[in-house]
Amino acid sequence: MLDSCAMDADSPALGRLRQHYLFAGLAEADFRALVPHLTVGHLARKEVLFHRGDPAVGFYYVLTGQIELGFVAPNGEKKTLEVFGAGRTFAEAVTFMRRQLYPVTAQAVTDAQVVRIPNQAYVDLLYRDPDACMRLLADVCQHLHARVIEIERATVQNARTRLTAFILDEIEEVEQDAATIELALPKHVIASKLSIKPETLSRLLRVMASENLIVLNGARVNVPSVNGLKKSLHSSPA
Amino acid sequence: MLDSCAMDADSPALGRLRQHYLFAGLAEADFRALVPHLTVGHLARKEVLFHRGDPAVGFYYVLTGQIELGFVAPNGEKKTLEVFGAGRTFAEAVTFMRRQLYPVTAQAVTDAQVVRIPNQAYVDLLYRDPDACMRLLADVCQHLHARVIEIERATVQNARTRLTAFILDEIEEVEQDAATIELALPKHVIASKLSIKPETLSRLLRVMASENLIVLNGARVNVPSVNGLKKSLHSSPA
DNA sequence: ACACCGCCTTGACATAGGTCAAGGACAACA
DNA sequence: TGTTGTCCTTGACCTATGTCAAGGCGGTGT
Repeated sequence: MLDSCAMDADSPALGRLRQHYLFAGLAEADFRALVPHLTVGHLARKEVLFHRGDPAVGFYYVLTGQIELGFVAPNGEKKTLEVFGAGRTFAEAVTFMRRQLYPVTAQAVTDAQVVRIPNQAYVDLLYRDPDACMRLLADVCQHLHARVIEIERATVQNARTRLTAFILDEIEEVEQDAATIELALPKHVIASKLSIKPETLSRLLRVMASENLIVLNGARVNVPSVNGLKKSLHSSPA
Repeated sequence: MLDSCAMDADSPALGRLRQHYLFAGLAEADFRALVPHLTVGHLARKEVLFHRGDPAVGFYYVLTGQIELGFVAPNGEKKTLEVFGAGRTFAEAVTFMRRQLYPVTAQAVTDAQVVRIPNQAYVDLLYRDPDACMRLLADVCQHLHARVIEIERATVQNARTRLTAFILDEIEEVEQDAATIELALPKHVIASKLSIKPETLSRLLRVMASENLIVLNGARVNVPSVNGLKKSLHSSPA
């Protein structure tokens, strides 16, 4: 985030931020009061926004690009927790953690633009607006739920089941039981999200293709039968 | 929870609940208003308090005993997420999840008594008390952080590192670099928390004992050198 | 005192997934 | 058009951890 500058009060970005559920419900006056505190940052691909352990100055809204949250093991191995695209916020929960340190590292997967919302400004606002408080609670609890599901996947499911679940999650529209998804992320990032090695991902995809559960076509994956794919979860349950 | 009854307004259990950080800050009137909604439940060992997928009626405070939160894989395998002992609350986040369904199963590890706090009663209260809202946010974010750490452990650390981290976490007081911990849970539950099989836990403990990092004595584990144990994390980092 | 029953341990063996190493397919760029 | 770098794939092999099976040990009820 080499350059980071205050936001124009009439920036179109502001309108987009306003539509996010954490801001949409705010009174106009409250939102306006927040604006002068916001800053926009530009990140080059692979640039780190913050490291795990950095003091948490605020949370972020993604305007463009993708930001990856994850951590690195002492041995240098990297694990991606989640990737946030345009229109999503991240790190909002850190505001309320005892030690105000980011627990994960945020790195740009692609060139990206983010808006930073300083913690204090938002907390002030929450004190005035119980509804905003409730929405944030819902938001954080949603994240918590997502993490619980991830733990379940990482611990009681095998790699193939996780991959199948991932593909099913990615499906947006189904037409006559068929669907096509576009992998919006490099495969090694997907592998990391699934806690497997790229080699394993590659092999699993090939196996599933050989079973006609999916059709591979570069970054495009075709699922000829969504129900068939779902059923394949039961045949190899572990 | 075969019998579950309203709480006596002068029950000593009430005083203990009042000291929990989610209740300690409440105005006396607010707390009193809550009391008639509370119920106490008695659970026999292994009894299930709620199943994953049950509608979430409320959250719980543990008076006595231990309650385990976890899930079962389709193949019957069980994974323990966390165990809550006396004085802790659990499932408070479910209140704010979109679908109000418990995402995990709660089961008594030992005979136990719990207080149920109905969702609606508590939410009403939050609307009146922004500070209570903040405390709940802090609480939920703490859980979120704990889950992130657990994901890290489950994915980038190996079984031995997880066990070492667990032992270090359990240490309460250190005297001249030595400590003794009491395993408050059956070993198979510890194994499940660490996402390993009981056999593996048993073997790892034996190996660590043979390296003089720990001394085993039934449910008591002695750590002759806490720093030595910490250092052992670096020598086998993966 | 005995038999039973969880729970834990131990050994022999199996395997999912990781590691290492060698290309291959593109895209960016000169 | 060649060069380079990034990502992906594939094969051969390895290992941490799981699985299966057989006791052992301590508590409880009769």
